[in-house]
Amino acid sequence: MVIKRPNRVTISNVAQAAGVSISTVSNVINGKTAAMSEETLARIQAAMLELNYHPSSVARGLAMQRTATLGLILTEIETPLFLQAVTPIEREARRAGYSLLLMNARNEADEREAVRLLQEKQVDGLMVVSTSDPRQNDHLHKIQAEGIPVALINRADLSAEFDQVNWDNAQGVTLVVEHLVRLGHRRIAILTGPSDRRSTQERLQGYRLGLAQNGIALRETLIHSGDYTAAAEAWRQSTLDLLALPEPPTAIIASDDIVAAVIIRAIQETGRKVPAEIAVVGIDDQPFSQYLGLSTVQLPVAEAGRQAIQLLFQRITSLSANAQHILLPCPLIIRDTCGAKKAG
Amino acid sequence: MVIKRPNRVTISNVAQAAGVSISTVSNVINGKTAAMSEETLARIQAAMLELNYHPSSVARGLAMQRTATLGLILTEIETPLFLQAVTPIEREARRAGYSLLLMNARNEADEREAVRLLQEKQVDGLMVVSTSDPRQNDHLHKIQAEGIPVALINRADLSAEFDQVNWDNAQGVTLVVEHLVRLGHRRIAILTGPSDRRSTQERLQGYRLGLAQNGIALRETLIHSGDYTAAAEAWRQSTLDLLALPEPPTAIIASDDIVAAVIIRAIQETGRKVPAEIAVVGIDDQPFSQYLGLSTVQLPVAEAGRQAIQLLFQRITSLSANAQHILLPCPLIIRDTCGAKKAG
DNA sequence: TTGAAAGCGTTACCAG
DNA sequence: CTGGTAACGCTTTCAA
Repeated sequence: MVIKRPNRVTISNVAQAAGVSISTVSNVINGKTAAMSEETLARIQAAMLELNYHPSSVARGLAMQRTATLGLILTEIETPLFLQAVTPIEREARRAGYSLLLMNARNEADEREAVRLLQEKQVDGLMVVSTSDPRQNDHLHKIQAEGIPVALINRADLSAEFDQVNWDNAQGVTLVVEHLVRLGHRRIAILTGPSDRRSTQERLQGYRLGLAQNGIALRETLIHSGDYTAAAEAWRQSTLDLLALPEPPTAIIASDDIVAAVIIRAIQETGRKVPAEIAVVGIDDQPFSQYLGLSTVQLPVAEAGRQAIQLLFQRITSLSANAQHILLPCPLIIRDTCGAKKAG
Repeated sequence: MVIKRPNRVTISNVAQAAGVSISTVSNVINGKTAAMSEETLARIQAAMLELNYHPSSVARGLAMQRTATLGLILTEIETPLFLQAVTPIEREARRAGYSLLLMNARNEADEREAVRLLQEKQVDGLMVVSTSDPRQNDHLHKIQAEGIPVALINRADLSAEFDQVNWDNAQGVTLVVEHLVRLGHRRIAILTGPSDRRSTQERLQGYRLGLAQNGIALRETLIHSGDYTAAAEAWRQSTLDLLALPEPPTAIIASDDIVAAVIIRAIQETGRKVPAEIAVVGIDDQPFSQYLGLSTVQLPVAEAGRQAIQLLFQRITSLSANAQHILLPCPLIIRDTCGAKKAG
């Protein structure tokens, strides 16, 4: 189990072994094999195999000033939701011959450091997947100004500087409200996340719009705003409070699927049935949701990742193109807990 | 929104601007600033700032033959469970000054290619987080033999070649059985994954051991083996079948937490109560499980990641050390669905 | 078609 | 303490 650190086999070793020049080997590596005698090609390939040669991306990167590496910064890597973007991004990157340097950015300082590191690593491009916490963007402007294009996912930067893909939180909630109204609900409650989050504001906006479009007056008592990260107990209590209202809601929209699960438990705890007596709709469409039969708003995170990396590729090949903004719709996934299946 | 590709600011530009030699600037970059006049140091730092200089990791990597980059290969990146390893790995890597190159390996061919790419990128070390599908390891042996140490997480390679961290699936299930027996259960069913998976075999082994230790005869009718990836319908049906038995189980162990959620729904569907009439225990401890009050076996994935990267660091600094195998215990997380809280 | 040599941006060694 | 300079492994003109 001793690991030696053998001397690296280099292109010149191969050249020597094959009795050709370095440039010729280089051409083989880069597939410029069109105008080459079959025999030399074979000889070189044999030598590479024989010596177990692996070209060095590092040396190549230095020579070409291009690393074939992309940076991916995630804020809150632990949120399974945002990880959904990683799969398609990794796939597309690899397909296009790029590798992915992954960095987590728990906070602003972290993010700045990540950007600096990625710049030193000379990535060819950078993607940032954000939670909807407000953050500064000056470091992103700077790295882009220095030649490394940046694509944003879910950061909703208002400037036109960056390629970016977002999803339409407001529209998603409006969809839910409309669906619930169509099912006959008039008293629709909503539990939202921290009010300084963009996503919270957008969702409330969508909620209001949905009600307004259906001529339903807004009742402040039906809006509970709280902290996502609060213990489940807070959500449970919010639910019980809502149920104790003189005119309790007949439907509840949760700030995410986990909250929805907690709400459902709390409802069942009081002996009420979901969805027969109260409908519940989540937001997220997490992997477990389909197994719980949870109706929910799907956030197209994977699709956003896919489109973002495409934007980035375009930008890498054409640095001076205009930045594009893509806004993805959020589909409503109808399962059991909204009651549509029975009602239908 | 035009991005220029400016000429790179190099160490020699800085040297020139500061009126010193390249080596001196290099020393500053590398913190070898002890024996240097305050004034030159200040001048150099000013120049770096002024020119907005960023050292090139690529050039440094070439010169030092060390990239400060680690490879991380995930099999099935989409499984939230295994992603739990990424957070601590990324944190520890960054703390130690390393970056992380992430690759997904959907299958063997993919994995081989990933290893090859990482070798070309000249990573200083490599971690592989596996599902428990059986896989070949020859490519891992090879890259390690060429000087890039490899640490395995959940691959349970039997050879002594690799540093590796695993968790004890068998022990986890034995723990569950013992706990259930202590609560008075004698007819304990188990739903397992595909029988060719190592984890399935280990869990069944733990199940048998748990029963044996308590003098309970094994009933084949209480063991349902199936495909994880099957539709929820299959699990639901398995559950209903179990309940329809002349002597139905009073407790069910699920192959993972999502399956447990489905089982619980199926049970409730028949009008039975969990855990009052039937106890259910999952395996995984997924993020949502605590919100469902699901009792479950925790798989210490994050801890495994943490320990694996430490092993890798040790090995990087001392290539010829003996490979270490770490086997982590799986704690039983007692929440609501096993009935312990009421019974207690 | 193939070969020689000049970079690419750093580090590290060896003189002064 | 600082400065020259030879690597590091590859790409890319430019000649032959």
